[in-house]
Amino acid sequence: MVKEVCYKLNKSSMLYKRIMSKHLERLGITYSQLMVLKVVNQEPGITAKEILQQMDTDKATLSGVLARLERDNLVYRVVNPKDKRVQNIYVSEGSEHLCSQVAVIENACVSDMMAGVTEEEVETFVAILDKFIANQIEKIDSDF
Amino acid sequence: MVKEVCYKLNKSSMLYKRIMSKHLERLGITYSQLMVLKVVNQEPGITAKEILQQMDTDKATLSGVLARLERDNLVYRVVNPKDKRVQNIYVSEGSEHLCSQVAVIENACVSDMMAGVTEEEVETFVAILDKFIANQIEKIDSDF
DNA sequence: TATAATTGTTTTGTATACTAATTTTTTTTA
DNA sequence: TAAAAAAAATTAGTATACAAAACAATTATA
Repeated sequence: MVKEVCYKLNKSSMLYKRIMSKHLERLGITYSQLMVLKVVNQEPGITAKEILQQMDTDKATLSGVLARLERDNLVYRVVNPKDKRVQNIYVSEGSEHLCSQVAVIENACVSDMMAGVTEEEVETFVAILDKFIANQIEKIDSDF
Repeated sequence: MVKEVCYKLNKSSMLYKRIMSKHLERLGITYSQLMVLKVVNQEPGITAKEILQQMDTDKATLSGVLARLERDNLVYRVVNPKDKRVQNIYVSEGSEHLCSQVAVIENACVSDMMAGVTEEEVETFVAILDKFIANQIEKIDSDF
């Protein structure tokens, strides 16, 4: 039974992405793109490197997501005059609105998922999940 | 705080895949391929459709995973004479051994992840996670 | 200061995910 | 039984995920 924890973590995570993706479809944005957009919206002028520090993804992956966000006019990039290797990223006109729309959807998804589970149980759950994550990060940092 | 549950589920799930992938690298197999291989090993002669029923993935994705498993000589497929649309899938000579090797790695990963968490806490955790998953599946079945 | 090392980012290549469209067979049905 | 519908898989197209290589600009060092 215990060995199924990881399988179930994967499953729930996958289902969440599926549900959110379905809702986001009509907004013309993907889940990954949204995650990045939110970070940029929070911190205008942020660089790709800074986004990587906040979001645990790969730089190659982020590069692609940013390219598609720019292609779809959701963000724009400006080469930093002080350091031409760097680009400062900003959300485009109108995409701030998208973020607030999505916040509503996200809250609904989370509530649906937690139906029949008490606030206290969720707290317990998160506390254990935090331990799992801490252990996993420790493992990754040590082994590799 | 509560709204971060999904983010954390994603994170832990992602870290698990990363850790397992790192270990599986030297065995020359990916996490997804392994999941499929285990099912085939459990039930020789299984069809793609039956694998889909056991594993919550997409048929197009599975098709690709099976193609790569066959390319790497980990499984082989035989057209079913009774119904030529169907292929029966079997693990190749030697890949049963791979499955048992991996079981050891999986157990180690799970134990590492659960360090400092009691068996009882894990039970509680899984119970809540099961509720989340049930709610999510209900949502998917109703909305789409 | 010319060269080496470093840094921020993109590109390349492989492997999922997932939707939609095809293909090949089999089963229905008119 | 011929045409339509259904079923099992594969293919095509787009978007991640991630390692490794390539690029361009900046900084360090001999």
